[in-house]
Amino acid sequence: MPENIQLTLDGVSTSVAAGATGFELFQDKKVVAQRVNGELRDLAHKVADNDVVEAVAIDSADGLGILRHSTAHVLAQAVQKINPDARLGIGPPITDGFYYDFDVAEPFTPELMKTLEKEMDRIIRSGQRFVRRVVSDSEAAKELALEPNKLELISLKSSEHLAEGAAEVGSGELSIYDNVDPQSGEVVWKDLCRGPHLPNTRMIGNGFSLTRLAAAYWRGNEANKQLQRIYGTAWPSKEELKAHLERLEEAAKRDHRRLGAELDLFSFPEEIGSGLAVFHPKGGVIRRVMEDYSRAQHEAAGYDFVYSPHITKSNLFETSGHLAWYSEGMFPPMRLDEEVDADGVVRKAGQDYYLKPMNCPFHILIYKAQARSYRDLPLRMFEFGSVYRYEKSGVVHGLTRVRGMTQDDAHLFVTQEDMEAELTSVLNFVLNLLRDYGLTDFYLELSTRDPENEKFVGDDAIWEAATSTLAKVATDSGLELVPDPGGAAFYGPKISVQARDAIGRTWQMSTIQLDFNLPERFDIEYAASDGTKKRPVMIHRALFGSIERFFAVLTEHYAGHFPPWLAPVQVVGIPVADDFAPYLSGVIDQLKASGVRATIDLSDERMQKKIRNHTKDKVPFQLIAGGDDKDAGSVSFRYRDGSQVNGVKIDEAIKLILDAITNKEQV
RNA sequence: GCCGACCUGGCGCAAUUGGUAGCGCACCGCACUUGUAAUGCGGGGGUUAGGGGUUCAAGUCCCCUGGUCGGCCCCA
Repeated sequence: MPENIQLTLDGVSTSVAAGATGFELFQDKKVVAQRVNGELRDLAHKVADNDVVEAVAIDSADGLGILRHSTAHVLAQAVQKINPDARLGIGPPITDGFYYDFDVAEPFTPELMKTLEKEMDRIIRSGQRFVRRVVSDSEAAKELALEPNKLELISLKSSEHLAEGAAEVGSGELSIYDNVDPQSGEVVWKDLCRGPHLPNTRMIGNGFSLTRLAAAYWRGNEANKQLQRIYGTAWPSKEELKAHLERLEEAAKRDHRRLGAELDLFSFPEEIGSGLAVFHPKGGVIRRVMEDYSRAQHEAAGYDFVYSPHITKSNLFETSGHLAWYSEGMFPPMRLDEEVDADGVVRKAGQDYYLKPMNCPFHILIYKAQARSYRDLPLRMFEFGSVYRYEKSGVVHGLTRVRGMTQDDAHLFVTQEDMEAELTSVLNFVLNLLRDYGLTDFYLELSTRDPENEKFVGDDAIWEAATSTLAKVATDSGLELVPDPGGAAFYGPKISVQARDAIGRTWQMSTIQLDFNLPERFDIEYAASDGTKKRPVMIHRALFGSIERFFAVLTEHYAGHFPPWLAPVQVVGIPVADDFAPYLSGVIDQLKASGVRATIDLSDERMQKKIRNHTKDKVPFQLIAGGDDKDAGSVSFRYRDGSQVNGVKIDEAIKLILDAITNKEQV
């Protein structure tokens, strides 16, 4: 046996003693694991000749995952210490943290969280070692006889269907991690786990916190029992934990539900019902400006404006297939015109009317209103269409998940030959419009069909053509393209535009979706140049998704600091004293005459208080004028961030404001 | 829909072991007239989400309904 082996260690060829582990290879305390030939391993793992080994630091993406995974184990140990009857579910790391699921008789209480944190802290301080041990299926089954969920995972190990639980059993050999007390050498706890883990619990330190309690279905299936889930977060240091909590606070400040109330933009009166919003005057201004601009752009891009009612007889949604496929997402029908005699016998059958969950069938009927020729195509129908969806009570969420919403919905009818050109122009149209609203950081997702799955309708040739066209269009855009294989709807492939907001969160915005199903179901066609009848391709396209949702995204993106062109109040005048009100009113009147949403604050508050009020209202331009400005024929600007530009000549000030509005600048 | 928490004047919050509701902001009035984030004084406003129950007594305890929040499932 050779005394030394050759390694590639962090890219450098090195010779080390045979049987060396990561503990010998890495002196840096930040290294908590190693990547050996591409696989994450514990530091205790022995490297072999010719291995390629890299350090995994605790503050790397992999290192943070390991830290959080180990913290989840400590949580589970703490839970079982306090409640030995708690049975384990799964406990993986997630973005910024981890969770662990438990099967317990009584749900956890918020008070218990503090107790658990204390117990976790005790475990962490005791410096238990995480020791990996490979076991056979039968050994594991024997050792974990008291953990039925783990046994289920073991039995599923070889199955194709194991989505969740991969962190526990992985795909290869099974392993159990023993938590070993360093004083006594005793195994104090153990868990089925693929690993890797930190060398010991002490490395978790004090940068962890339990964050929330929730229920979760076992293996993510609604038909299964519900487990109690505890979420937590873990960071290499207390400071990083604090920074993380501050980021959450920043996100909470941007929450559109909070800003909607603070800025008096919209509300959800309980009297109306869950998920049904009303827009107040200030929110109404923003929404109207958003819509008006969208209309103007659509008009310039060759869209026709159409309108359709909110309700329809059931046969329309029978033809479209919505009632067969999505009826549980629709409001129940209204039965009209039914006549029943005294004995309850129906004398005259009624009609079921439904609130519409989608606009497309209506637009198809408009298409069908006349015989179409290839000369009519592409036909682009656009509507701000109000739709109603019966969202489950637990999922409604501010303006992002509602039961009544308005889609900026368009349906494009094109020949197959024109499909590529149309898709290219519609993608560019969508991206440019989103940029005008201030979102600039995008990536695309291409959802394609799973050839194995038979749910997809339409023949192979058109799927192939459409998918390659979408892929080409997406690639040509130069944006990052994320494939989503199997993610297509049954009726066609789609591109969705994902936008990153000011604090890096991504939102699914626009979708461009091909549909091979509805043209078939409604039997729409056009006369081709050779006189034959052909089926047009149909493209669904929503840009905002829904106006309500887009409104929410913009509110959070701007943190309520809407750029002047969208701001409900663009300019407020603040005279230093009443004597200067007439002078400043003259300026405000000029702005109003130019179409600017400007007011003057003539209340008898002190000017400092007025500045405070309008800063809190996030008015982009505060114009202040006193004796100095009056004498000089100028005004002074104060902006939302507290900065000021004093003594700006009136003409210049007006031009500056108008330019900012026209150019959609942020100030 | 499921699990848990919660719902007090427009908004944010208080109310000892159950003993018939307070504060700040906002609002209204009066005074003050001030150069870049809160002038002072006074006033009005709540059958504690709605309904039912326990109790001598319920904002506090129990049940039902509605709504909100955090998750799960879902999101055409």
